[in-house]
Amino acid sequence: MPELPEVETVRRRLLTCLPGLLLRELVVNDPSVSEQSAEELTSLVAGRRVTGLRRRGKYLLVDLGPTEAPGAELTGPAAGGYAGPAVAVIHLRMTGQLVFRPEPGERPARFIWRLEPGTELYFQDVRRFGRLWAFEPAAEEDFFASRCMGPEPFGPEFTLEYLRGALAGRRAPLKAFLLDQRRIAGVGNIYADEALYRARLHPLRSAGSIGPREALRLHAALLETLQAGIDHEGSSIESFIDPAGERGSFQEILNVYQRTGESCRVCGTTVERTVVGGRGTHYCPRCQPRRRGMAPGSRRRLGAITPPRSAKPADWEAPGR
DNA sequence: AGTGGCTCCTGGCGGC
DNA sequence: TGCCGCCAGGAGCCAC
Repeated sequence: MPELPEVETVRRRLLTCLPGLLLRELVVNDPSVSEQSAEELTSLVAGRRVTGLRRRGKYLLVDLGPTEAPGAELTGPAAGGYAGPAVAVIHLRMTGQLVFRPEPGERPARFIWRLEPGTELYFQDVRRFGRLWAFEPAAEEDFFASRCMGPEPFGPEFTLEYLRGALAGRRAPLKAFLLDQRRIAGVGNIYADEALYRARLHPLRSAGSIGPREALRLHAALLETLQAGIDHEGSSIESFIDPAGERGSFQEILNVYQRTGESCRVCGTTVERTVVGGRGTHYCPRCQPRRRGMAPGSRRRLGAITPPRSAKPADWEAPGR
């Protein structure tokens, strides 16, 4: 499941090969990949050069320069319409993969970018949830405003004060709170479970019940977990591979996600699974008790989220890394 | 307004 | 062995 670390991994990998290339042609094999028509998408991306790659939450943004018309190649909608810079936005959702320079015989792509000189970017997506948009740069703000995106976890707005304010008064379970992109952008099922484990907070605790010290733990745990995901180049659990076909390694150091029935790396208690907001949710019932102040080590000093030395998970890193 | 539930979609897996 | 039905989940939509 591509979440913030996976999309960031894709962005970094594409950053090594896409900028400077001319997007010669857009091939839309599956029109349901976009609410826009193939003609409209083409008019906004074809004949433009990739100038940059950005990420907003789980969205990947590809900056494109103004239309370049090599000879008479540029015909159709792109010829008479808007010719300024543009932005293409891709959301991988569940199974989306961007593959640069696909191998011969690569499975069908929902869309293909044919690039100069002679390279291709494939968008493969088994479950077909992924989406593509393209618009003028001026429309970008509206695009994200209409989605009420919360702050970037690594941005200046995601402060402890912001988190405390966002948690306050909410009755929704913590897990549902973390998955809500309007509160924090980029957190998905894997990293929500892992961050709650690190913060020693039960996923069913109501968001509004979180105290100041617990909010501090959650804030640190979110940043540490997402950073660890980026450092490990994502989690390759279902189908995630980066554009070069490489798998991430975060799945190898998961503490609770999809470890139902296995032993907690800290206390040895069996990891349990429940459903919160329709999503599979994994937690250690001892390290993440439903009652406040019951977790092992919860009386430790503020911000001390390191587990007992005797059972240190492989990926447990010092706060503030 | 906030919250929960449904929907989309298809490969994989368990059960019979 | 083969078939059927369920499950996974990000985000948009809808109902309460």
